[in-house]
Amino acid sequence: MTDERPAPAAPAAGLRERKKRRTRDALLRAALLLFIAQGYEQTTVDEIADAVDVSQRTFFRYFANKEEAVFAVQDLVESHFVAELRARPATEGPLRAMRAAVLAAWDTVEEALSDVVPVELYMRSYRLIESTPALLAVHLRRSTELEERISRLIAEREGLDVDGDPRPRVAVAAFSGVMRVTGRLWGQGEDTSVAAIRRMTEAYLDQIGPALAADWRTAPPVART
Amino acid sequence: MTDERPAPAAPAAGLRERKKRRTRDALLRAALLLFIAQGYEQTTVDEIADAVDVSQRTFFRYFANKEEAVFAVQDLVESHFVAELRARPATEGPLRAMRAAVLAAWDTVEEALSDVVPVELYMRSYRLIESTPALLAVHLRRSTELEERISRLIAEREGLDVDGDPRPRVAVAAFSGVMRVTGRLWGQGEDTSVAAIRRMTEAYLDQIGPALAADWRTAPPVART
DNA sequence: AGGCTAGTGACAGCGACTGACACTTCACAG
DNA sequence: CTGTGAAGTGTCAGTCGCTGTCACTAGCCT
Repeated sequence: MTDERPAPAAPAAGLRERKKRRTRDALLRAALLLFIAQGYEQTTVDEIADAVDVSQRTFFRYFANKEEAVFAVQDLVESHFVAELRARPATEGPLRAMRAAVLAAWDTVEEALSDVVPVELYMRSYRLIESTPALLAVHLRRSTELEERISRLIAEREGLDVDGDPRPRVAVAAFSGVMRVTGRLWGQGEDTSVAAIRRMTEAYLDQIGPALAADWRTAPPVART
Repeated sequence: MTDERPAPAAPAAGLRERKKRRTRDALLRAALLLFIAQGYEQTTVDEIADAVDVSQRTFFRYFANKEEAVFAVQDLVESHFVAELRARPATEGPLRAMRAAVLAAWDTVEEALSDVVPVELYMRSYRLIESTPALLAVHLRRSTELEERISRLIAEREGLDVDGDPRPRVAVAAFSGVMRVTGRLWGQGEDTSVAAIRRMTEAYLDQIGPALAADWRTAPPVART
């Protein structure tokens, strides 16, 4: 989806190219900062364009809509996760591989998007998404697209056909469901650090087994928050 | 969330009330029919209002936005599911109860919304949701709200605290994830019947266990679609 | 140097939504 | 019954996201 980018740190191309990239980056940063400062809905596209000193029309030439500006960074992080998942050894089972990939991804987000925006800004925009209904809705839809991508990847790892065997999609669905809960709770919590979300992710993933047991009364609960 | 409705089949109140209900129902039906006939985005609020012979402003007095018209029926179905879940005996474990509730809900949707719209219309609108990105996004957000509601219900059944024990949310998340996949695949499939989605639901839910096993190579795959 | 074209600004227009206000019509007390 | 208040509606004007069009400027390439 974003794989045709020349290179993460593109070596200077023509002057035109560089100029384009600069306006795009400027728009992106301005948008995120404004959204975070005054809220997504409270920020008009005109404001963003004015902040960068371009016309509104130009904003829409770079981003199909207001949302797209928000999810540009999210895109990077997701690709980063997929890359980590691809890197997992084939010996790991599906759940194990996904779990390892998310955790590894959190450990290395910083470098993954250092060129574009500081992690701090990403974490803030992630919280913005979680707390803005319109953005959350889009985020969830995009997540299902990511899920499909992951399902195919998992199926491939296991040498299966996604359409012939329900297990890849089911496993990914269950996994993603848990990730969702994690994201939501992190968004509501106090600790906005990467460490916090990593910790919560780990804790919740570990509960999949116990949670699906037929009877909870025999298994031990685990404190958290 | 929709629990303060006077009664499913409200006995005639004042004339004003009845008139109100009639315009609302008319708007709802007109909206759904138009959406299905020509697509959600291709239908303007003006068209809907004109079809019922009221002003655009009036439409927005009944529905906060265009989307809301689509999800009014969905609301009924979801409440229906929750009711079925409430009715499950406390002896059933969480997963077992949720599974039984969905299936029972599908078996009785027809009566559940017969007063408002024919099931056929609901199934069509559900497909519309699945195939319209903007609607799907909202649907998913609403689903997470439903999930939270269910999580609390499950926690209550088991005598647990949702915030103290992750298992209710994790179990519901996994369950819902699978339901999502089912809905999506049904939406893409040929068979648009209630029976079809019920059948798929059952089949996919049965795959949760096998899908979460560490190693899939030992377990048997199951053909489908 | 000079033509080509990508990137932009200015402008006009549509559709979703909102606020304000005036008007009609039901509800209900007297 | 009737007068009065409030509920429900229409009209109008305005904001904002987003799109099409067109003319213009400035890198690009020969």
